Amino acid sequence: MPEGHSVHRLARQFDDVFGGQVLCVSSPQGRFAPGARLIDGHRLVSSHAHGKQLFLGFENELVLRVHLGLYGAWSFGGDEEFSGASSIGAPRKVGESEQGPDTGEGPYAGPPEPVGQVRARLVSAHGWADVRGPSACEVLTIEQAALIRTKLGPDPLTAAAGEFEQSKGRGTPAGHQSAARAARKEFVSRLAARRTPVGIALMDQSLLAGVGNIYRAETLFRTRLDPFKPSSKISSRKAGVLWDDIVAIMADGVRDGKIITTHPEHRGEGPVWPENAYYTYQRQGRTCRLCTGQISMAEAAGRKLYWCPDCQRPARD
DNA sequence: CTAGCATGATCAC
DNA sequence: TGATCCTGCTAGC
Repeated sequence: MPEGHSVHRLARQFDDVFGGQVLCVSSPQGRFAPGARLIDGHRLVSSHAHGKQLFLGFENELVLRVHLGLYGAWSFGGDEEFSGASSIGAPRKVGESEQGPDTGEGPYAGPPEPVGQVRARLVSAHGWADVRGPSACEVLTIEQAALIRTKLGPDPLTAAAGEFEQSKGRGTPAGHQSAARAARKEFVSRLAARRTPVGIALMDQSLLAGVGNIYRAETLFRTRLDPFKPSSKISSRKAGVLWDDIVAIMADGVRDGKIITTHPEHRGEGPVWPENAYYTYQRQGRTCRLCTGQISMAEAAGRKLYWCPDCQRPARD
């Protein structure tokens, strides 16, 4: 599934293309038909990402919550009013990123016939959005949506989202800075309270929201942390460094629309994307970009974990 | 053609 | 820990 950076781009995309507009909402597949009826014909008034979840607020005080899970993806299309990336979701092959816009042939004549299992379709005067394969797609009250968000940890992209809010004339710089500081502090404090390995902790959305398998592997390498080190044994200084690194690489992800974590001086021959994008993710058995050792891979809590045993030594910190 | 896999998460035992 | 949700691409018959 897309990690947090993709969902933040999605939130921005919805705001840009559908914000303030009345939407026709349907469920071509049928499974979302009851929910679609609740918001069909209502105006989209807010679009927000928290971790990997997207919250679309409608004028009738209902909220559409979408979590793409492992397979979900959104696709967009429409007339020239539609700009930017038009397919955001689960990659189908290694290194896949967002697809170009579907502008169709000739004048825009409405959305195409649904392809595959389209759970929900949103349509405005200028374009459409389809979501397929989400693990969650439901309509909630504002209170229900807020309750779900209280169960999520701080989102490293809160600060980056703040820049976006400012560009839209909302919020204040000081407010965002203090919110970003609070998020950092909360992460450091929550991490110290856990005995689970840091490599497991980073995947827990109640600790911090938005990090997935790629960002986990990459930030642990960049900060030279042993994935198996108990979270509570990491110093608060180091935990802060870890948070700052996550913020940096995820903000880059929002900017670029893909995950690139390598520094230029550590890249080999060939294009940056995708073969030079990562330090450890899916590089098991290959030579580390920084030392002469090999990248390792192990299954941990049902997910594949990648790391360099030499660069991320247990005794390093 | 089919089995296997994927940047998730929840539920049951 | 393992099954399950659920979609589509890919490697391998």
